[in-house]
Amino acid sequence: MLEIHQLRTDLENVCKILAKRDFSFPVASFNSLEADRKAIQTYTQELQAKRNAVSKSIGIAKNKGEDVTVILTEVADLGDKLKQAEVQLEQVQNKLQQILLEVPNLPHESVPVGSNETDNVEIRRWRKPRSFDFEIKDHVCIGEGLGLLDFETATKLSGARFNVMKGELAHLHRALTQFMLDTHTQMHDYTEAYVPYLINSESLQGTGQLPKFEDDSFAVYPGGSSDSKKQENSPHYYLIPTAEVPVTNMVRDKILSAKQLPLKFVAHTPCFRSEAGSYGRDTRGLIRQHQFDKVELVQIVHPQQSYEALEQLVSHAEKILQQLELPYRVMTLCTGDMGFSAAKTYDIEVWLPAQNTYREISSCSNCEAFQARRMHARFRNEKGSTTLLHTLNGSGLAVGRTLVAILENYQNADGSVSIPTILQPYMNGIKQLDQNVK
RNA sequence: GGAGAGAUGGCCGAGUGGUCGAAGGCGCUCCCCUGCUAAGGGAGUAUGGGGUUUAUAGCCUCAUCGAGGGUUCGAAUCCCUCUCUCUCCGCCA
Repeated sequence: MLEIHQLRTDLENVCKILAKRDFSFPVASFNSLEADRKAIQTYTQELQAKRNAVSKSIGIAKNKGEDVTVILTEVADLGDKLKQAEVQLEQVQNKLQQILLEVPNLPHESVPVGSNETDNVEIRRWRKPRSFDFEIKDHVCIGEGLGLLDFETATKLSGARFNVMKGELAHLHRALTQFMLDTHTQMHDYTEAYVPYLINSESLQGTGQLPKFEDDSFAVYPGGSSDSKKQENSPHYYLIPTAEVPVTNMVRDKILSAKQLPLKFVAHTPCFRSEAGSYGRDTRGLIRQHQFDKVELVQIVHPQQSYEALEQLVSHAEKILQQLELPYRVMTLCTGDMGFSAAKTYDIEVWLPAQNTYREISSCSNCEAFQARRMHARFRNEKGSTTLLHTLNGSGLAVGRTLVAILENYQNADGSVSIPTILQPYMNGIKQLDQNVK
């Protein structure tokens, strides 16, 4: 959420910046609502002040044993007028809030301007992709060839965009998670967090997934009620689309002390996304699933440190790929490709030989005060006054996609897959997946 | 799911219709006093919004005692609904 004060005083400039990300701010309706709001709010508060004063004087008069009937008739219609004004004020403020909640964050000045992913800017590469002297397979062929990856069964159990992993592939998936958590807690000083997978709508609103992106999420109703009317009114949960939501919302409605900062959390969770808008994309394989695991990094920092923290956060995610010896590149997302809440985002893209391209495996964003403002997440600054925090998040990494990268980059001519050295201790010393492992 | 109890400022805790945004204590901040063993005295110490303003200074003002609604000139206090916490029972990993 943007600061309403900034919209009141600097609207033209804000609109210009928002236009960079193809968002057109509803200037006319905002201005007219603001004018209404100001008039109604001033009027309402005048009435409230009058009511308070009169009520006080009644109290005093009664204490003295004086007659108050005259004063009472004087304020007979005050209550009705006030109630009416308060209702109007609430309506206007709700409408304003509705507008504000759907406005994306302002991109940082260092973000390249562009309209889609082709305008993203590469800033570095690590390792050259390996060259193969045999016909390479994609991760689906490899996994199914080994008998360890089973989409057919998953479809029977749930439907499209789910998977079943078995044996040492499932083990490798678990090993990856373990390795990532260990790296971030031991090398990068993150505190491990275990968090709910079902969350309420306030949490989703806090990080910016609601109200605008409800279609991308899965809602869960207690008791599995099929009565749609009951569903709408009953309290319900959402499956988390990313651990960013529960972890970041831990500081919702809190005032931290400056010496608590920075907070650094790492959490491993499954993530659930309906991806309503992306049917037809990546229909094959593990790349785009309704359920996938992710190790997420979240930092809650002092506003002056957030860009420094972003660089560190990216390097923490990169460290995983470096240790796994997987080639990748780091991209700065352009204004048109950034997520709703982000002021600046780096994507890390891993090399996938079968696709002959780099694919996103981590997205690291500085949301500045955008989420903190929605969440009322603050800290007490040096002067003792409350200030909004800055929040950052990044994948470190998406586990399923990392698995894909390993299968494809570490594949051998005979259909087996070597296990990256760093993971072997997590795999009971197994050095490769082949026809003999189960 | 059943029965009961509760929710007040950073914490503890008073307050059952009227100068209550809220006594008292603890903690914290600043000042004073005292050169001697965790002493004493004083002051301050919630958050958010609006108006005014160059100003996130000052001044004026509104709201908030779990949340929402109601009664009333006036609600922390009365009524209703909900949420959460605790205790006991049931069920359960």
